[in-house]
Amino acid sequence: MKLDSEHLEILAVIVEKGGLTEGADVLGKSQPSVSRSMALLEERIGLPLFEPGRRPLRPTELGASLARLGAKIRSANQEASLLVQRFRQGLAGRLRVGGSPIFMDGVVATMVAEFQGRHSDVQIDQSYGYLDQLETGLRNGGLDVAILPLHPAQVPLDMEFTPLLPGNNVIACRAGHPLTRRKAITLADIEPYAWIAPPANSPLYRDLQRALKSIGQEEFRVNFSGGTLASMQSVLAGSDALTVLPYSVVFLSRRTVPLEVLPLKIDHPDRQLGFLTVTDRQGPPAVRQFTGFLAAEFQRLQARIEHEQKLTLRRG
Amino acid sequence: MKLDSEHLEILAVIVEKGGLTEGADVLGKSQPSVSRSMALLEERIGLPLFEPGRRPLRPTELGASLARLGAKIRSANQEASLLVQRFRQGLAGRLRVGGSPIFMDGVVATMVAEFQGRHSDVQIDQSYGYLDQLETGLRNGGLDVAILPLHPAQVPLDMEFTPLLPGNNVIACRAGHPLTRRKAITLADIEPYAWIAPPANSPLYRDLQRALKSIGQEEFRVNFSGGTLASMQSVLAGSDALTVLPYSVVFLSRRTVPLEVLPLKIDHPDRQLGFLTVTDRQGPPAVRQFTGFLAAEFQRLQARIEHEQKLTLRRG
DNA sequence: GATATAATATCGCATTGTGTTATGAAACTG
DNA sequence: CAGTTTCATAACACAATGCGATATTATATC
Repeated sequence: MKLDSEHLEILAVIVEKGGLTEGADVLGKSQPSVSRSMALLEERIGLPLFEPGRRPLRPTELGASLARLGAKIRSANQEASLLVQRFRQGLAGRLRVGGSPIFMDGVVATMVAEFQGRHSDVQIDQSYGYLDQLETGLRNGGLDVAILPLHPAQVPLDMEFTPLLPGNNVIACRAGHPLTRRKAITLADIEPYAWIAPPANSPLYRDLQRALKSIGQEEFRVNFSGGTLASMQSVLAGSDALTVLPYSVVFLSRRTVPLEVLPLKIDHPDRQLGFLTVTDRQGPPAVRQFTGFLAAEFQRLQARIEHEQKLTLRRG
Repeated sequence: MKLDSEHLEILAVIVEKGGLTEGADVLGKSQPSVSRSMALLEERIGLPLFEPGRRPLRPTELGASLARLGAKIRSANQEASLLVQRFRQGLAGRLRVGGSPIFMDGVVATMVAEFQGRHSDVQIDQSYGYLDQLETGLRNGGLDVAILPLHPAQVPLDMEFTPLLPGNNVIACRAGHPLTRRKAITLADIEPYAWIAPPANSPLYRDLQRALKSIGQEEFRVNFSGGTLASMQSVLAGSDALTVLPYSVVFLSRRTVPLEVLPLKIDHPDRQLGFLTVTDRQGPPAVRQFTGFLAAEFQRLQARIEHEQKLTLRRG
């Protein structure tokens, strides 16, 4: 025999509040309504839930025991309501975020901690990929947001792209690298040094090729490739090798890894770092929270970058 | 916003069983019914509970979380059903039993342990009193059963009395008492010994008076009175004093206290030990269990007593 | 990629449960 | 023994739930 959970919850409130009338008030129902609910429950159980002929209704032993279970049910139900609320506001749930590896590791990941500090119940599943994979991921629902550098013309028709930062690349080396002591750097200066290359199929690798071509260096020697940002940083810091990285990545990396940017103008790819979502699919509400958060955070980052650049210019 | 606990329970089953159809089976409902319930829940929440366009229905993150809470609710509900069942069968609950002190301590209490071994969830509240108090206790609902020696004419009109044992009293003393060595005992033999008296307002005290009067001894010396059975037993075992007790009490006490019965015929009060309940009020179902148990247990006790008496006669 | 199959959604209709207000009965209070 | 409080009942509207029949749509199979 299945009891009605609603009835048990009502019973719990009545017992807790010490009376049917007050219980009805707390429940936001009319007194006759809860009275009838209890009558129904009693009828089904076939045993009295309340001592007969007591005016502030007092539960029998059975009534009190069932009330305890009703309270359990009630608290679970309330927890469910809260969960839904937080979900609605994007304060709970799971978020599947994909993006280009270097950028995710170097910039986005540093912001995730902060985001989770504010929205502790949002679980973030991070994955890596380039445009093609991210696009299909978004389409088949395997991803909620993609974060990557993109040219306006590359944005698929069914998707929306929100730029966050210019995709400026720079040539980076370890702090204290011989080249950093020079005021101006020529092609001949950098020619002897080996390069750390991002994965060969990554846009960043093509950026590297293009950048070097733009300053006239068609050939370059690669002494490390295929690693994630963490590896690149280690090799970079421990050798005199050079690499190409988004400026934002270098900027944030410097908090933990001693890197410097070579004062050498290279071609910037005409791309913006930003996030990509499917138009007309809002996904879990946490997406809005997260993208909103990212937008604000990147604005702060850009401001910090510009501030620093001003200082550098003044000094330089 | 209050969610429907029933909906959450359904959700839990669907998620657990991995599909709506199977879930409906387990719940004993039709597939359309649970489908609509889920549609309603989703509509109220305003967020998808299941991944869209997946045929064996798969829950979203929110759906899975809510299902966990639904499972909680479901288990509490099932526990409630079980509780009701056990209550119905008298296997759970609380029982308020009152009775005359000596008899409760000496006989009934030894049976309570056994009863609780079989019906572990029945809590027994024992209290002491004589006819008047027990009667009012039964009437105002403070007691479920009373156990006491009663004359048929004393049974109140609105109550029912079920006899369990004849209320035979005997004169008891410690084992090894000087009187036990005699074959026949006369009034003169017992005259020197002091008496342990039950509380002055107890029927047993009046029995003592009557018994001694019946064998011709109008006066008697009391050296201990007012104690419960435990005290009486201690004094009895540690001295040469005598007392009057129901035979059943002496019989059971001998398992732990070395007592003997003096072979002296005394007047038996015309009373039966038994239990008293209010007619037309069945009280908690555990009452039936308990009274039924007592009846069986007393039958066994009586058989043991009769067996012993046969042995004694044969030996004597 | 057409087709078969299984899983889910929707429809129409009867039944049950829930909510309300109005009102009666019973128990507590002073 | 009033007056008050507390609960039960009646009558009605409406929402939810039950069902079978049937349409729709992923997935599996060839």
